[in-house]
Amino acid sequence: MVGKDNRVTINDVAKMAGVSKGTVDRVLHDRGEVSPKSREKVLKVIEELGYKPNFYASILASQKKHRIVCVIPEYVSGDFWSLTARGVEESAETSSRFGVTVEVVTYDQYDVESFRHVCNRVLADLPSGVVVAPMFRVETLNFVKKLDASGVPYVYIDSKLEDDSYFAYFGMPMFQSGYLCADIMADGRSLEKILVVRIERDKMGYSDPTVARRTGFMEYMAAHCPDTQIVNVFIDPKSPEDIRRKLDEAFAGASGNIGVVMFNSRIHIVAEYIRERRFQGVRVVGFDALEKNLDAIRSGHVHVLIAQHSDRQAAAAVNALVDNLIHGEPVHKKDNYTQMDILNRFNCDYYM
Amino acid sequence: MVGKDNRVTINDVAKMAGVSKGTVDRVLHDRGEVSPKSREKVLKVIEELGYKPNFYASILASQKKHRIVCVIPEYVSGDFWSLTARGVEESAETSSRFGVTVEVVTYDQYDVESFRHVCNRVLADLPSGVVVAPMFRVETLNFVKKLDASGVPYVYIDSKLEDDSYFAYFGMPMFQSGYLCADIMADGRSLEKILVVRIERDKMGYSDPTVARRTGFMEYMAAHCPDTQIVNVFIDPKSPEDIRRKLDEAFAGASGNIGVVMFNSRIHIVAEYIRERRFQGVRVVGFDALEKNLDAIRSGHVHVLIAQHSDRQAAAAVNALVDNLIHGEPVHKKDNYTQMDILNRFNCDYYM
DNA sequence: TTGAAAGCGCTAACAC
DNA sequence: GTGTTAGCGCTTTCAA
Repeated sequence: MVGKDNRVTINDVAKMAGVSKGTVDRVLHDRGEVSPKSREKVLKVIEELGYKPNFYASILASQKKHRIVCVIPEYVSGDFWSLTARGVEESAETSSRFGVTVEVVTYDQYDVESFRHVCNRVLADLPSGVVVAPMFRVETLNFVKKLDASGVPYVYIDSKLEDDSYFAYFGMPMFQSGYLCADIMADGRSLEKILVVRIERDKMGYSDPTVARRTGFMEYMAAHCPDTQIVNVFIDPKSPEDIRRKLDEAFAGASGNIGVVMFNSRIHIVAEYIRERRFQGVRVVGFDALEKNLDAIRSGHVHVLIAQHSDRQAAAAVNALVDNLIHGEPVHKKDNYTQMDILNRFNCDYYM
Repeated sequence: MVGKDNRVTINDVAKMAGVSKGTVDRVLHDRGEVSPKSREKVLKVIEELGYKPNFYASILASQKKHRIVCVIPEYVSGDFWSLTARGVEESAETSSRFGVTVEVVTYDQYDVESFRHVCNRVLADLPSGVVVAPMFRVETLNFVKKLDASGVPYVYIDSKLEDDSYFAYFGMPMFQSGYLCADIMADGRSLEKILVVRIERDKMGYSDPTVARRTGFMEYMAAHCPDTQIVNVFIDPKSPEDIRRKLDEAFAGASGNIGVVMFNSRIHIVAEYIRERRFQGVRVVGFDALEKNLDAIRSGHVHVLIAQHSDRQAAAAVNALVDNLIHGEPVHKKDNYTQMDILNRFNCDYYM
């Protein structure tokens, strides 16, 4: 059960190089104050011996503390952002072992002012790193510019903006996901029309993070199904009557094959409507593996979901920062596109 | 950048309980030799203070070493088992930091004797834990029985057997994957016949880990497409001529829609044949995201792959053992079914 | 510019 | 039974 240790330690290096641990440590961390010859000797010995610092001894000794803050929209249990929050919690657990605390701060995604407020709070007490889910383009750019100026690394999750000082991005390839969605919706089916159900508020010009997705969808349709009619239906997700009325209206004229799609995570709203109206043969495709959406797959009211592990995304974002803060590791890849998972009733039960 | 530490240490506990660190450590690790009253007091203080041992300090101090061995089939770069091996390597990297070495030993999956040999070697020098991919039913059961008798935990990956002393299992739900595969192959398409391409050697009664998958496939077909003809085609994967001849034969009679499927990871063989023959409109579905298979998706010769992250599976298997060995953590879930990923040309490029 | 030494939180051997 | 103590590999003063 017990093997033997063949790891080389900082002491071995020091001895071999004829210097003290202190000096080795200094060259290891570029703390200057080392004569060129010592430095060189140490470096050579490190190379020769294949010395790898013991990570854990290191954090044990240096009782450095870091704080990472994650700025995401407010959430309630079961909705999209709660998945993200869960991922953050998970990595917070691990990170705390490295002396890194992770803090979640939320804002109202329909209230720019609340976002500004949160940003200011973060800027007032600068953390070591920031994870941000950008919903307001201009304000976010403004925010990250200040972070950048203060040398605080920030990583985007979910969607990213067009600046390029970000440390990393973790999210779905949005355009592609729309393209994929269209294929799943329409391929091999000659649909008469497709209802694109959208949130009323999105009309008001708040930056809509699903816009690229919609673009991908439309491009596919234009290229492959030019005869299918695409109809936008704007609903107020909080008003069942509104939903009923708008959808009734949209369905009214149609006789042939119809598809319904939503580009955010709320396709369960449509599922509920279809269930109520007992419609048959409508093809329903949506995004994200919320519990409600999965239920809709199981009951047959949604056919396919395109999902992503947004919890893992969030965890990966935090971890990337932690690795960088603790170990000075550069990020492996700047843009990390999550895989797009296609879920139907035969595989959805095995999706975490 | 620097926060403050609010972690409670073993010293705090000792002080509060009016005992020494030694005693606290003893109750922490059930090393006996502690009076009931001390134990109780310590336990109470731990509870009150919410003390959590510092994992890394612990490994640093106790220089325990562990060895885990992974028994998997021989592999060459790019094939199925090389993915598994890669996952093992990855977790080996991490585990080495915990004083755990991970060793891969391989056997010829077509030679029982080689498997027996490897098992004996493992048994001769017992490791702390074993990960095994079972290809030979009887011999594996025999092997794990001995491990069990010696108190060595073992975890199955890829497929599992019907004993229940295993510590954990990580793999795809095989039956379900066949069912899913059939749906993807046949749903909404009235196929005249489906060629199930199999490896010649599988006829010889070696235990075939894909049998459950095939069963799932057949059950779906029987239930949903009773009119589709299912034809088994046995090929020698090493002989291009054999493949050509057998498939030519199988395709010869057909006029309508045809599907081709393989239940192991080698659908690229079929893709290559189809490419060569320039067949159009044949529906090809297979398993596993080998580079060759992904290429076949990109070139349009395979339509869908059902994939799993077998590298992550392997890593998870090793990690479960490490957690148990180092931290005494019980396994969270005994049976860990991997998600089944549906890959087509629109999402395959984002699959790691 | 460098070495010595204390100490991070924990383990384990040893003494009482 | 229990306290004491010497490390584990590394960081970080503090002197020299």
